[in-house]
Amino acid sequence: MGASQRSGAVDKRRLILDAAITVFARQGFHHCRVSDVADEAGVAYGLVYHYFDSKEEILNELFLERWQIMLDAIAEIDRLGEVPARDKLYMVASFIIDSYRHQPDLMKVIIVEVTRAANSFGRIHLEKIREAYAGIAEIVESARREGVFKPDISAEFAAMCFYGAIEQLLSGWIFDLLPQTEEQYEGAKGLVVDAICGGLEVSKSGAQPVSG
Amino acid sequence: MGASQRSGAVDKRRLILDAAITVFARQGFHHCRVSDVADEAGVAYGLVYHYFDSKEEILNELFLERWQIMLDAIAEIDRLGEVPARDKLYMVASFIIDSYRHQPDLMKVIIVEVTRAANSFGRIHLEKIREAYAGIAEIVESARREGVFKPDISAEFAAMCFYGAIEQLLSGWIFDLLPQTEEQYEGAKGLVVDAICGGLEVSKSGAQPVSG
DNA sequence: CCCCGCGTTGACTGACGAGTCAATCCAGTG
DNA sequence: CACTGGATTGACTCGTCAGTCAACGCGGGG
Repeated sequence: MGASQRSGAVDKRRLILDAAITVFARQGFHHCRVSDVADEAGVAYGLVYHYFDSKEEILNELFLERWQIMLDAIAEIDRLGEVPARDKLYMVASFIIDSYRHQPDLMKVIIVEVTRAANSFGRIHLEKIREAYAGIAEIVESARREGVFKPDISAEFAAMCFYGAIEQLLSGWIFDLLPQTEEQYEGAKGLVVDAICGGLEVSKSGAQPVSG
Repeated sequence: MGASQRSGAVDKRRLILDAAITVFARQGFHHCRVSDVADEAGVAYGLVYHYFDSKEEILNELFLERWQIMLDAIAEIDRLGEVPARDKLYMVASFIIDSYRHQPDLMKVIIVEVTRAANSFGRIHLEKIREAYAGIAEIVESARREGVFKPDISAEFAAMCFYGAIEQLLSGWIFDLLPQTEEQYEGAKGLVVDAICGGLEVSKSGAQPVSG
């Protein structure tokens, strides 16, 4: 794939994937037909099966493609030295929120059809999803070691709360429960981190001693 | 419905609803047949359509039934005077977590198939879901007025973070990403509240003046 | 010029499953 | 006992798609 198409020709595979994003986001994975995707892509029905084995494989591809980018981003943020945990978490929040801002349909599909679909489909990707939590937990964990974050809240637990809060925000936007403006997006980044870190950081009055 | 069955006879409608919980939780709403529900209930296929208009109506009923109980619980907690916001939020967290503890399958169905299913189905219930956020926001808002919670984080925003964190926990249990023991459930109640409130309450050192 | 083979087409099939319905059961009623 | 009407049954219908496949287009290579 990739360079296999004739010069000048559009990458039909990509075209189909993009069409799928639109259609899945609009109608939902279960409530759309493969022909809807083909139509949206302006491509014959059969061609979809030339590039993909099944309808699910398309969703699969969309998820893995995007999720990997996020995992890489988190890993890179993890790797930064010197930077305070709060700032790292801000970067993670920014990345996710910006992902939604730039590709709302894709993020909607990933969240609604994969991340939150415990049955059948989501199961396959649990490992990938777990990786994301682990990456975030990593950030929290090092902050705990440094005594910046409370020791009695486990890193995994904190990571779930943090990610959960962000995903809930995205859901709020997806469901039109929250206003969607550039300011909202920008503001949300700081607010989630404030809300969560304020609860994770040891209180400003009496700093906890670094044990060991 | 209710008292319409013959004396001594089981309430088949209830039987079907309970069977649906089991089947929807196990196979997912989209990946099960109505006959699966009928079989699980030990009832003829057609009887399902005697009590319900469609497969979706069953899910509908399950959601509304349970969600209303939660809304009532939140409303009642709202109404409590004297009690600090932190304690009220603890009560909300307790209620939701206990709901999962006692009826994991039902909560799984509600979360996976309704709450998080933005397309088609969930849309119908947005208003109900929004009510829950509003109830929680109410608690946060009064705490803000009293100067206990930071004024720069809006109540709606805080409510979403709080609810999001809890739902993520349930997801963690549903997906088997988090250990499920009585201690975990109990501990989680305090930890979510700690994590979130710590970030919402003004810092212990210099209390913020009540403006206005 | 003719073939090879990938890319492309879209009509078709086959399965599946939601919802229907005519028939049966049975408790109560007069 | 005859009759009524809700509860119950499960075989059947009928639309809907996911996935198949035979054929066609066309660029390139010999």
